[in-house]
Amino acid sequence: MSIAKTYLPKEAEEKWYSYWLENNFFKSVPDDREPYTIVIPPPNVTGVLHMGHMLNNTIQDVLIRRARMKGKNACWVPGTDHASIATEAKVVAMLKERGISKKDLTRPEFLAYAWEWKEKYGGIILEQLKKLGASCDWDRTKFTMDDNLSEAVIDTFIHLYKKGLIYRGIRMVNWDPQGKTAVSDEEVIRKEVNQKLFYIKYPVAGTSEFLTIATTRPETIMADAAICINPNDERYTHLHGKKVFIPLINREIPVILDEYVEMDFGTGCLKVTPAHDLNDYELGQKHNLQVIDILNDDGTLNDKAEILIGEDRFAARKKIAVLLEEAGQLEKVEEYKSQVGFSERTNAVIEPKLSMQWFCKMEEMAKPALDYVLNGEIKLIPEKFTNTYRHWMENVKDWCISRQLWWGQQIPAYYLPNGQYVIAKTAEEALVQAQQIDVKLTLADLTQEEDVVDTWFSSWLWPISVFDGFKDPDNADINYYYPTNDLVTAPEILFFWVARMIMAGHEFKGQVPFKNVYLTGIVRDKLGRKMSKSLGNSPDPLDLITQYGADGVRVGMLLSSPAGNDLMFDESYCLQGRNFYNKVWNAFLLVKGWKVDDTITCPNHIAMSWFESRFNQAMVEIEDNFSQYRLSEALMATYKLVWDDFCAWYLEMIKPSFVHPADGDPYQNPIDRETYSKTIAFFEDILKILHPFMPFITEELWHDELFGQRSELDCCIVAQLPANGEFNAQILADVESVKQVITQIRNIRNTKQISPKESLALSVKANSGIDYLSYKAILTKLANLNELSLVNDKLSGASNFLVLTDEFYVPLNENIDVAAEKERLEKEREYLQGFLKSVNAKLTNERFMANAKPEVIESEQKKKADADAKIKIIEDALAELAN
RNA sequence: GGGAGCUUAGCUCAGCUGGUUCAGAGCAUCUGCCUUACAAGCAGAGGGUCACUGGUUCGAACCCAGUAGCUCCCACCA
Repeated sequence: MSIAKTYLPKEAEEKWYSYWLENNFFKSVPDDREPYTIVIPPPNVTGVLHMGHMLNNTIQDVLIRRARMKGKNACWVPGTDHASIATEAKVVAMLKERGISKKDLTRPEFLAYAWEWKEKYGGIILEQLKKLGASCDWDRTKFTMDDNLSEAVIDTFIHLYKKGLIYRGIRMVNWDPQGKTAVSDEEVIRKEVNQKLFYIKYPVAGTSEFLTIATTRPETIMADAAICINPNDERYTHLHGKKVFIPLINREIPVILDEYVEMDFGTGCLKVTPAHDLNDYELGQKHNLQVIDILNDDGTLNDKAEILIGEDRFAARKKIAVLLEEAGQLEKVEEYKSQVGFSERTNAVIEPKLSMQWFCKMEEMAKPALDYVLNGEIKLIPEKFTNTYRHWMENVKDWCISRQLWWGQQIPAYYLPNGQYVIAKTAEEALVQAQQIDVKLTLADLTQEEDVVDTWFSSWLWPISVFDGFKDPDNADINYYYPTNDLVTAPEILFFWVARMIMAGHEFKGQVPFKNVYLTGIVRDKLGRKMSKSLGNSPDPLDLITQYGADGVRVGMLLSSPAGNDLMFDESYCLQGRNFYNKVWNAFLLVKGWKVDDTITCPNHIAMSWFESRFNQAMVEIEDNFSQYRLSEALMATYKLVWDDFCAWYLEMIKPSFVHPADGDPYQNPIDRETYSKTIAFFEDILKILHPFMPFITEELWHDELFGQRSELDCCIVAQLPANGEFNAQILADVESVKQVITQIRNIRNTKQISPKESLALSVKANSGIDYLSYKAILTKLANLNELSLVNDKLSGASNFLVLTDEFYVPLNENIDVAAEKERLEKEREYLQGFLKSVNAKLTNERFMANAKPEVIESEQKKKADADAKIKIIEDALAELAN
């Protein structure tokens, strides 16, 4: 290994990742151990790695690696999602570039291109995950359109259909004119948009009067079926039973009455357009109105519109405003803010459209899925999402599962010439059913439904289907790994995906799919904006890895991500991560440079037993943080243990000193065998607890000869985390005081400008019972003392300070500045007296004494005693100064 | 319109059942240091009316009520 002052991650990352792969350390097969399973939220095949994936997968990898090191059989199943709409759009775009139009292709031809595209680009994101160090069992990589997974989709469709949970019907759906498909309610993102409210005048038949309506969508007037007014609206009583003409096309429509209309919105008149608005549709049903659909699938106007045929709806909107203006039928235009739905996948404005679709009933399935969360069988982390979840599950609507696309699982419905249909897994099976209706039918008479199912109708099966739990419901994998343990995903897809997986788990396995759901925050930039490609505010994760190393980026992601909160990502966290692994690297260099001398007896027992206690104490804290999924805090506790306790204190305590002979070169003293071995053992434990966060550097160091000869398979990734050990509270407390003493002396050096090289004498009047002499080695070394003595009386003329109730005196060559010293002491006395006053107030308060817990009273009494003692010491010092 | 959550140091956040190390951490800042592991570093220091106003209590960052600001989710007002 090359020894450099700065650790270079690049060289190690490729090397160790290949090494792990070659030795199958990520691989998992069922055995006697306890399983720990995570299924990856499958990224879209169209995706490239973004910061959200970085966060998500760093968390999953930390959990997986830690479980592996706790002796569990850790299995992280990777894979990708076929993402019908997004992928089909990409493929269509690719074909367009090649001069091919989807319309000119048959379904199989198109699918051949789509698979070609998938094979070429679909694995990119998984390759990127490897750069992060993701320890997935790649042999298990699944794709939501793999044969078995697709088959599961078809089987479950049939199962639900037979149960009466899937039906077909004409409904108002969310139409994505760009994807040319229906989408589910959850796939519609509502955003507030500045719009215009057009006031349009409809001539009233048989009069010269006009009736004015307000609308944001004037291009839909050609689809109007009526004008609706509130029957209680006295302004319009005279119009009851009248008819009006639609401007520009002069089609006559009735004026109808319904209390649905708000009298105080707009003009109090509502245009009713049943084909293009959900409410209008319902109103139309109620009043038996005609449904006139004027939009093509791509959002352009069709011939039913009579005018502006072929124009896109937004172009038509502008033009129609001009036409109305010219016709004198546009009364006014107002600025108006309203909610507009956008397609989650294509970002196109959603048009409500009446169409024939397949739906999945949700209510029955939602009930048990809600119970799992409410009764704690599934824990949402953070807990606050439970409320959101409940709200959604209690108000869930039927799920539109058909998509007018080719890329996906084709719905297993087969239509007979008469329009009836049968549901069957294959055409042959369908024919058998069809022949019960009409014996003369042949295969040629059947046509399969063109539509595919919603992508989420396949991914909701993911935790089961990745283990082949449908085709082979009793196989070893599904029995061993299911239910999985933790699911780590973004809160944005709580309903899309998490809720539905829970439903599917119950419906198809009678069990929860996972026990804990860790909902990560959304990655935002420093200004709090969501990171997105369109804003251009997202750094390229791979660039970050190049710059800071995968370990640095992993640490950076976690440091900026307290559980469940959105995180304001800032590159400086990655810098902190990089600095951290560099610190570890340098600690390693220090230890590696030591020479051992077997003849020296160990002077470091106190330091070693202190660090051991400190380490064990930290282990408890880290475990506690992990158990609450506070990864960021677990990391911080580890960070402080390593940087502060191990590097800044422990290594400094035991580090052999340098000798500067009068003649000759300086040299470093050797270290004794016992300290050396123990320190290496500590270091090895530190590598273990760091490994889940920083897998590359820890693996790199693990194999250095400093830690002895290792066999090929003895590596950090599968090392077992140190068992919990005892810690000695007394020594931990004592060392805290010793550290304070050292800090105080350094402080004196700082303020008096005494060089760290100049050694000092320290006298202690120990009142607290701490045996400072037993810490002599540490004190002498870290405070650079030439003498440590216990005294019974205060030392006059020396610089002094208090730690607990112990008095410390450092004789200096200079004279004490009496005035300054007096001021310092008086200030401290004043503070202590104030403190004492508040303590006394409690202790003399009868109700406090009567109500407070005994241990609280006891602690207050101790505070009082300490403060009393300190004040007495200070007063003595002041009295002496006065002399 | 309904629901949830947040507001603590310059920044990002901890702070559990009210009292024990209740005012904390990391980063940033300031002051000294190139002290033979590390300047990607070392030593030391400063920094907060716990959003605001009331209430409950012997005692409130913590419980209650109200106010202000921010965020998210859900919802068909044209």
